[in-house]
Amino acid sequence: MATIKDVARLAGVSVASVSRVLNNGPKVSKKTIENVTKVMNDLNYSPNANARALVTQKSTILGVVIPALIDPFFASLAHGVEQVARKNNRQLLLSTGLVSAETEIQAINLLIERRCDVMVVHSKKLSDHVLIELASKVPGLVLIDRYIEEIAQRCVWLDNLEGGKIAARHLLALNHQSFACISSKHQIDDPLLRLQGFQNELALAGVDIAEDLIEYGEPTLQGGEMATQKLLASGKRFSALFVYNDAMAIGAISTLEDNGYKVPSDISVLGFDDVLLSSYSRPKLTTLNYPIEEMAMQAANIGLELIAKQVAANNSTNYKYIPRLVKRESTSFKS
Amino acid sequence: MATIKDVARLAGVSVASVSRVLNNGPKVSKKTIENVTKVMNDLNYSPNANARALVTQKSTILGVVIPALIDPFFASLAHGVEQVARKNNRQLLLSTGLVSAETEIQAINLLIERRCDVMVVHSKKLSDHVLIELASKVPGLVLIDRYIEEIAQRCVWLDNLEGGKIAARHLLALNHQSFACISSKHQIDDPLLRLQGFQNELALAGVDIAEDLIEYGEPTLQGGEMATQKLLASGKRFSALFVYNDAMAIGAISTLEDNGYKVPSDISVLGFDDVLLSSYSRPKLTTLNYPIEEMAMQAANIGLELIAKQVAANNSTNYKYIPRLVKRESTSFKS
DNA sequence: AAACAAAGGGTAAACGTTTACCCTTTTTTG
DNA sequence: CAAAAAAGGGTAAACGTTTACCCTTTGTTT
Repeated sequence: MATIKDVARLAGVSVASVSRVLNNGPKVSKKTIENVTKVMNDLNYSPNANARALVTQKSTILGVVIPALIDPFFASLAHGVEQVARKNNRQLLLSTGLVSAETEIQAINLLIERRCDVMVVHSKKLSDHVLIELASKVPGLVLIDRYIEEIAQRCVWLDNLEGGKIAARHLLALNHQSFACISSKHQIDDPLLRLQGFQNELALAGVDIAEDLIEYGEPTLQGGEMATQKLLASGKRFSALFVYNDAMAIGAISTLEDNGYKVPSDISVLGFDDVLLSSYSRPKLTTLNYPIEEMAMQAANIGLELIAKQVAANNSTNYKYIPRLVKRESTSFKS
Repeated sequence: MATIKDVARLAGVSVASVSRVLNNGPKVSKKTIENVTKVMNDLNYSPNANARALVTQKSTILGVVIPALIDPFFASLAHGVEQVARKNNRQLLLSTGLVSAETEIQAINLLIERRCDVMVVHSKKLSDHVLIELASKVPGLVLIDRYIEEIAQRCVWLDNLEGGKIAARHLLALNHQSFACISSKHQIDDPLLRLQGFQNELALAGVDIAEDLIEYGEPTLQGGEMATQKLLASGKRFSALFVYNDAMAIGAISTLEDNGYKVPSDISVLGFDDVLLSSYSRPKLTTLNYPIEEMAMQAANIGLELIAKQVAANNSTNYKYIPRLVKRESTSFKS
């Protein structure tokens, strides 16, 4: 593969001049530009990005650390970052396969080895302490879906607690009085907070949820179906169901209807996330919008800013997002 | 950031030894390994991947060129490649934003600048000629969802024509006699071939489709809804509907039910792709499975093999995939 | 005990760029 | 027209690695 030296030789100039042409640098005449450009085309020259990165000590990549692309939620996240990357002439380098603290740190380390200076990281397993340390090393590291007080200016997150409250208020406003809940059995904060917010707000209205009307399952369609079966098996009645995410909510609706309940006339179902799925279901799902793509774009932009002005983001800006209720067809007034 | 020289100095050895430790090379004693490893940890040393790539002339990245991650179909594709990448200690470098021949070639060129030697490319706009040329330059380039005879050993593709035929056979077997079709208005081969296969197979059974029972729309939920409205507006009756993809099919079902038709008892609806959505819809969608993730893995593996054994894949292996009918609930016997 | 092999490790070139510094030629200025 | 400035371009060091080649020390063989 042709190098800058080959181009220089054939064009009869020094490598410095070729480099200048390549970078639209100063000190190069129109004639030289034309000449060199022609030779570049003839040789099919392609500058070596690795060599460039080495000497300039700059990166043209933007890192993303997520569990896996197959989950539409994370695909949206990556898509958000990708848009910002493209706008800034950077390329997406993806590190995935997060299953443990170990794999999470590995994923980040791979980006560091590439000298990637900006990265959007979704980490659930790494400790606050490790992430703070990492953040001090990588100036453009931004956390998404996580809040750590010490590095608050570098956290873009959703207020899950408030999400639960919004859900409760919506259902209460629809005159519901008996509630059930399906949560995720995964050991992360999100489901806990959503549930807690929901219960807190209900408590304010003097309502509480029976022990056996809270079920846990895998955060998937099947998980939702199974949890709903357990809920029905309890024999207890409820007119409103708040579910951890949309996939589970759709599973719940499916099981409810299979058991003769109409949604929303018999039972209202409220999801969370507002992924693509939710507007495809029948009835269309009422849910809480998690603006992950927008958040991801914000996170990427913060990372870019952080490295632009060497200074750490000083302002006490808060990158907290509040989920927004999206009313569709799966909830209705309790008759 | 600490370099190999810093490590060498502090460990009291040469950079060569450090490099050997780093690469589990030969000619290094147990004692040196321990010593150097300790210093590496102390300094928080991270080898520079760019420098490594430069000197070894090897890449540890695997490129993917797709339109955008937001489409679950392409997210699945990327996910397939990613799994292979991880298994081979490579990282995914994503090039997206394909809207024209120009952006497609740009995306590929960015990967080439990184000296990425293996890439899975989804290109619909670039000409055969350009892609053949590119393939000759990048030994590990593999095309996905496209077939070009001259580089057949480097094309992993789905037989859309056969897909259309399978669709027709299924519906005929269910005793249907009057058909409608919704296709995509996008100017690529896939919709044309699917439709053609469908019509060809119907023709064999002596059936053909009325002109105004073939509609075109955007390949989205809304596109499917609108196309269905036009179909109904024709006033012509049909008992089976073959739709370009699952998103449109779900839109179609939605519109049909809104107009008082039951799916599948009044009208059977058959989708294509078998994306996640299809099992979430009510009724669950009968569709043709497009094993894109598996295909992507295959493509990535082929790319890896191509560069492993310098020799071009000689065998006349054919990487053609046939979609598989997935019977769910949206099609049934015509009563 | 001499000869040799094996093991461990160092030196320096090479990978393909960018850029600070220097030099020459041309143009501008008074 | 001399002096100064501007424009154009070249030289070589530097970025952080890997690795071929060489050297020394130690152990093994006869």
